[in-house]
Amino acid sequence: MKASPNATAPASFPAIESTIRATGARVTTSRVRVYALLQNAQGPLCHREIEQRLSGEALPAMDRVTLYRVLDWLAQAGLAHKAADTRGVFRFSAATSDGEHLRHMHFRCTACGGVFCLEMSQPSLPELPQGFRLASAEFDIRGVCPDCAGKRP
Amino acid sequence: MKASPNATAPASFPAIESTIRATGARVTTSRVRVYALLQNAQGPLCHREIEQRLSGEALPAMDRVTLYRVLDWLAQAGLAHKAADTRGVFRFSAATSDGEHLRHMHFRCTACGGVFCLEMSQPSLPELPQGFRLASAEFDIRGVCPDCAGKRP
DNA sequence: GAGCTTATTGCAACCTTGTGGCGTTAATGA
DNA sequence: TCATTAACGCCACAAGGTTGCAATAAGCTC
Ligand SMILES: [Mn+2]
Ligand SMILES: [Mn+2]
Ligand SMILES: [Zn+2]
Ligand SMILES: [Zn+2]
Repeated sequence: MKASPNATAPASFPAIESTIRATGARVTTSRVRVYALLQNAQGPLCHREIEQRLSGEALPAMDRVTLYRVLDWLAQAGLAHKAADTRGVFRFSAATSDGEHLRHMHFRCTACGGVFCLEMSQPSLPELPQGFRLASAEFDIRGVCPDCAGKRP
Repeated sequence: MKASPNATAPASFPAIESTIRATGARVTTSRVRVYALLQNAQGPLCHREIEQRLSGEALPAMDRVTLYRVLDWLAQAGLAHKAADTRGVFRFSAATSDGEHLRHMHFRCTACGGVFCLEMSQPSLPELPQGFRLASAEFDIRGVCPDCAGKRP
């Protein structure tokens, strides 16, 4: 067992475009860039991290607000997952077609907010009381990641 | 099985005072009020909810910042749990001496951020990869609570 | 490919949650 | 009761996120 990089294949550019087009919405450069970036990421990224990586791309920087909107659009369209990290900051990850992220566990660092995929499948779902509508279940393990543990042992 | 009120007994005022005193820090009215409030709460509360409940208490309202500091102090002292809800807002709950909250599951509403204790014990902990330091594990079930489901079916 | 329509973008202002600094107050111990 | 200093109140500020609206550029029709 180990902390794994996303098992997702790098996903070609045309593939990304057609995935976006399939939702019925417009294929914009912002959407393509961000979705591609999430596909190639090791784990869920926050707005700031994405902004930084985009700024290293030499393409014209996209607006802060546009990035927020693109991310929320991806989530709402079902192409990305959105979830608050331990520090209360939202992180986004590409939603693989097979829903892989929903089936394994995650380690969430309480120091840096980082999320790490663990190659362990989740326990099965329990039944819920009347009136509750299940959306998803996540077994989150909290603690300090190797990186942060190294800085202040 | 049901969504339960906290199984914690209401905890007398002198008991609360002595618990705080036992930490070595000063017993202030702010700390006593907030800790007592958390003890009697049905589930984890956010800053805003706590502020509202305190304002209904006829005692002089405590400052916004003081409340933040009291809450963080309670968490740091081990008397409360602090965790971000689905909307990225921190919620606090009294840490029972037997660590009850750490052993059962929680339902987290993606609409209002509410947290509900479920009377189901958690699956056992897996082992972690090298370098990761475990702090706690939580099996979080996400979805929409009965209240929010009622508002927009 | 040019022109039309309207979904997206960029920008500015604003909101909410949470922090840091500092003088004042009040809990504790003598 | 008095002295010490941890906590508090108040102010300004930071970070993450949202709203409104005019300007831009996808997608469609021709
Ligand atoms: Mn994952
Ligand atoms: Mn925030
Ligand atoms: Zn970390
Ligand atoms: Zn709800």
